[in-house]
Amino acid sequence: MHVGDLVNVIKERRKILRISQKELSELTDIGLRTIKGLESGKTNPTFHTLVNILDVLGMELSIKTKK
Amino acid sequence: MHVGDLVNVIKERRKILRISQKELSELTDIGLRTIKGLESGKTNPTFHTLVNILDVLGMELSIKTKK
DNA sequence: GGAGATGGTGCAATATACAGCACTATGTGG
DNA sequence: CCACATAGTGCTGTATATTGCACCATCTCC
Repeated sequence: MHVGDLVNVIKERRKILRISQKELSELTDIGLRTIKGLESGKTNPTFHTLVNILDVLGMELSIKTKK
Repeated sequence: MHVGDLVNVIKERRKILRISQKELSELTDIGLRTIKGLESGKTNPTFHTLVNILDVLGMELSIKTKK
């Protein structure tokens, strides 16, 4: 799981749900500038930010042992 | 997935592999103070830090849609 | 008891995520 | 063409993650 994968998942999921970056910002209470930076791959989000966004998008993180 | 869950997974996995915080710090090239802070739940790690640690512990992140 | 390993915390410096504001570029619908 | 929505970027200030250093507490082993 790299940053690029993360960005792709979030952007695609947001498109499926037909939510704009601005709406996601309002729903998560995360600044629009932060959403923009994250989705354009310019920043390295914190765990909290990530979990918050995924939660609003109806997704969640999980950890598994590598095979 | 909350920070507490994350901490528990990492600490338990580290115990299973019999790796100390100091060794994990060296293997990941992440400062020992950062490992300590993370495992004691005092900080909100970045995505990079998280992925790096999980990787060394033979684990990985995944994202799934909530049911 | 003393020595070493381990994990947790305080302090301070540096790097960077977060956030708002403004602007540009692109696409869409009138 | 024009107005609007959307996504991306530069600049800036603030908050905080990262880091090293030092110290304390606990545990284990000699």
